[in-house]
Amino acid sequence: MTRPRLTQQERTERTRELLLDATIDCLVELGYARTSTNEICRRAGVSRGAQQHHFATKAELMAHAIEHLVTKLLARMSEQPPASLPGPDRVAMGIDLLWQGYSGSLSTAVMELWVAARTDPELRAAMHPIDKALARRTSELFRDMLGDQVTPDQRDLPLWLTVNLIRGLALDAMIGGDPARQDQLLQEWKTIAVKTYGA
Amino acid sequence: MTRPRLTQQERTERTRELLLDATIDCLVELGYARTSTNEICRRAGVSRGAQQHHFATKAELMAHAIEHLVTKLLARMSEQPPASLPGPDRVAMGIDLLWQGYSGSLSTAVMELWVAARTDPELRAAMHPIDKALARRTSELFRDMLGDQVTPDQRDLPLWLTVNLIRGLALDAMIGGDPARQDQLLQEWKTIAVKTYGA
DNA sequence: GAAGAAACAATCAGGGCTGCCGGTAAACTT
DNA sequence: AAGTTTACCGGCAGCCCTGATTGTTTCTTC
Repeated sequence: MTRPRLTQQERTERTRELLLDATIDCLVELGYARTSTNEICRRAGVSRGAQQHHFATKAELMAHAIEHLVTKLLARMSEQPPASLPGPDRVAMGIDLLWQGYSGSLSTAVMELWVAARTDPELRAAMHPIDKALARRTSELFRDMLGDQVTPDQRDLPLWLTVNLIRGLALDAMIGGDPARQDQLLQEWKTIAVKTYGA
Repeated sequence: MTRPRLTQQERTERTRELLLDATIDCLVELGYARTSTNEICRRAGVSRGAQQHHFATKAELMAHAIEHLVTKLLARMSEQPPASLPGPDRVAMGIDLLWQGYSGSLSTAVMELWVAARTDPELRAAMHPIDKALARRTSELFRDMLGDQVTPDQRDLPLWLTVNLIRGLALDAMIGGDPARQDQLLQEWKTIAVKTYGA
């Protein structure tokens, strides 16, 4: 027969995961301002006592949610085969990869946290190292993808140009901009980038 | 002798302006989540009763704040002489103009409202027409600046590419990114844009 | 198997925020 | 000049949210 109840460690891990996932859900669906610990517990199917046992304060919960979020985001982006591709298509493919990574619901949650962190010192302190890690991993991912054929300067400039453009487009998508328009702009940028950087 | 009390219309106008300015102040300094009607009244030096008289609900106050904000933003951007400039420098100058318009504290307030509006239907409905107006005015500003030498397609694509990039950079600036880096990226984009679009 | 630790449940108190209401005085109207 | 409308004031009640506390069940360890 199966154990009627999981071991402590499994229970802990499961409950924490449930809470963090529910937190991200709330961020995406309700936004930071309307995300309450109550609602998080409700969605996670966990009592408020349990939540407090694992994450004493709301800020602590958020801080761990950020980490959880970026971990998921990086995992999703690393799924793609980072094989060093040949030809100028590398650039276009890299842009598509970034678009996949830096848009969508996970990125929406990150955006909520960023904006909230601007005026919340505690949250800001928690986010800072994680942001840096995300930036470093993204850069590494591209180094692996493009190979060592290009110098760091030739790589980072287009990379961050693309990331910032995509963040602008993701913002536009968040507030209900026209997806076709976003795509059109991304295509245009791809054309330009290939012409400019696609040696 | 001066009138001991202003006329009703003057009083109304003054109080509403005080409230709307205070609202924007709060958005920039505290963020949407921590902006309370209490704090707005405190900063405006207005009683809560007066605030409620002019804007019955918080959402109504925010909706008017958006309009106030975009009006200010457009005014600031229109200050620049929209003279039709010659040469390829037009493009570079246009990018600078957009950077001035779409970054800074006013843009921060807009960002707060956008993110809040994503999950607040009422706010969203209030913002939508104003966003469209901002987009149209921006486009018109550029038509005046570039003259009719370029077709709408040649104009709008680089325009919105630039705007979205700048929004990404503004977001980066909001959360404490390196200003030098932002400038470097903007310069790079300027170079590319001039080469691509600066006929 | 008994004691202690850990996970979880349920409820409470404190605090802030929003919206509403009755009241006052000045400005407009006729 | 009386009446009406408008701007404004300050307090109150209801709501939700957060953090704390106490009690219960289950696992671990000796």
